[in-house]
Amino acid sequence: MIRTHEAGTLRAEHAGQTVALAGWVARRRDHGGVAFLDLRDASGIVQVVVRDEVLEASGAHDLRDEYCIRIDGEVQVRPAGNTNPELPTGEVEVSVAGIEILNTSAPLPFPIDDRVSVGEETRLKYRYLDLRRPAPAAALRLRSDVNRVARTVLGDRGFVEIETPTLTRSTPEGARDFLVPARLRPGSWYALPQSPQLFKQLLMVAGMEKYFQIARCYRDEDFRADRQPEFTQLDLEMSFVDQDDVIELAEELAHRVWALVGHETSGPFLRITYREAMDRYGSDKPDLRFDTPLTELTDYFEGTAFRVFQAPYVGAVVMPGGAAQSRRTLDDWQEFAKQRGHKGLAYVLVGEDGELGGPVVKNLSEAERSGLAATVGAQPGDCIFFAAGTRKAGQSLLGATRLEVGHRAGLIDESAWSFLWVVDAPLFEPAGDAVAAGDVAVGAGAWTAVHHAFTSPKPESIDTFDTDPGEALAYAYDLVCNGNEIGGGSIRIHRRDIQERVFAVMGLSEEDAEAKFGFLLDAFEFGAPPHGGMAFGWDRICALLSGASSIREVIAFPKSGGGVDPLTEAPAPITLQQRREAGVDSPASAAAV
RNA sequence: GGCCCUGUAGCGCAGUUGGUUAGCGCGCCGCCCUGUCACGGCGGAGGUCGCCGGUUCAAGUCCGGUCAGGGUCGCCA
Repeated sequence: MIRTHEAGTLRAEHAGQTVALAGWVARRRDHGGVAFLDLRDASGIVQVVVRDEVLEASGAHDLRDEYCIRIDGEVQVRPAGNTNPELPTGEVEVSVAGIEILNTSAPLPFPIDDRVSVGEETRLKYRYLDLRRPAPAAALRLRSDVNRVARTVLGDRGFVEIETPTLTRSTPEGARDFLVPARLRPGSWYALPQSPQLFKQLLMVAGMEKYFQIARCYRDEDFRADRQPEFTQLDLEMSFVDQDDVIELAEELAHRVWALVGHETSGPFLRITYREAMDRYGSDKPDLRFDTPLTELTDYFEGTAFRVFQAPYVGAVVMPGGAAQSRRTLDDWQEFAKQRGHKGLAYVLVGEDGELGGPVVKNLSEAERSGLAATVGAQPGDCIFFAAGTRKAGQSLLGATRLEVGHRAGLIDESAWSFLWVVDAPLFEPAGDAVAAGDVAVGAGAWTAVHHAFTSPKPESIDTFDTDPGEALAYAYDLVCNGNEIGGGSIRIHRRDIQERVFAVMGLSEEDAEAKFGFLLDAFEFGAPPHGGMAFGWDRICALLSGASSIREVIAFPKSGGGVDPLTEAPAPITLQQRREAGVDSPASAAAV
């Protein structure tokens, strides 16, 4: 045994014990005649004191930061006045009898110290050093706790943890696949799964009834702060359930997981429909840590002379205190709107005296002006932002504006947790819809699934979803926390005929459907049970729980924006030999076109 | 793919209107120091100012391009 105790666990009650510790030199304070070392291991830090009688023999003067050492000595209560209340071990120190250097350390690229800020690129290149720091290490430990809690909750309820393939077949729909050449079948490729969706449905057909997996998923898309090419979902599926059953389970999981950070979620979460979410907050994942709803003004401006407001949708959102913004700041809002593909963001300032100001006012009639502040709920000193256009584009701009208002006006309680379900989303949306750009969708082209192709229409839409796809509602539910979609799921289609009708709406021919999803359609022939489930964005949930701004903080070895791992420098070129063996350049078979 | 920001010593940053030898803190190296705890003192080393090109008597600084990182919009069932 190399050590007898863990450094961070020593307390006054250990005084007098002879211990052996192993860890890293976190800091040294060498006074010449006596030297202090902070010895760090995974449990914490304890001060080690090397006194004159062993000082020279022990080699303590030669120690450097992050040398890996083993020491033995006696735990002693520190002399009066020398305790360190900052450390859990601050009552004691270990008086050293001997030091063994287990390994030396080269000078560090950056200090192992939470208080020192280090660029992310450097941190990730030396992630193994970054993770020696308490905060990054704590994030991974928290993630481990979150995993354990989920397994406990699901295990107690009889869920079966099942691994599904990561080498599978490419399916259309959804994101771009990562591809792996199949050496034994030149010209054919595996795809890495975007999610275990199809397999978990097959497991329901298989009668497993309750499945879960902490599943790695792969999508080859451009990255964002909240996105990685490989990411993790807590994936689950149940047979013989309806929407309420899945929601009940999800709330229990959230309750137990958030308890890890000392938060008690309360009661059943709020549920609002997709339509309400869009109308009231301009978002399908509204942040309800603050209210500030949108006001629809389409009727209010019916017959207006102001051409900008002669639109299918006009709406507004109020910024409390926003009338005090400088001209320059108001110009920034125009830029804000333009970046989102809109022409601008009209605004009206409500003066302290109630008089309306701003460039838009002169275009409004007397009647339009007089009732405006009251209609949108604006007080003197507020700013009213307007969007006009299609309902979708206008609400989307106002939703983004609402969020920005929340941040700028300090309306968001950063310590709060707001959970809600968004239900009854549309089943389909027009494919190639120029949605957020503000253009009216033209042409009766194919439809695409909002959630995914295996989501059941709600029972009331079953008969009509293919004759009126735009009105059909999905039997789906998204879990939203603080403006983040942290999970989503649906009741699935379990009948071949309905699945085929959904494919048809999406423009997938019978032959295509058979070729791509024949195995699923076949499975449905054999008494497939009704089933549904959901998947949680595990990285995002862990990031929220640990207070991190990026999911990179809760991933051991994350990739940078270009999809590069700064540590291994993957992806890397392959040799000609590898290339030949892999069959990368083999011609595609005719079937793949 | 579009837009915005950043790139100066190992790390974090400053660098004026374009002008002498590019600075500061931490770290690093050497010496000293018996109660420190982000110990302290003295001394020292360390730079292709991301890269390429241009303007200029003169470029870290201005212009064009490019690369890398971050953010954001598109995209991501």
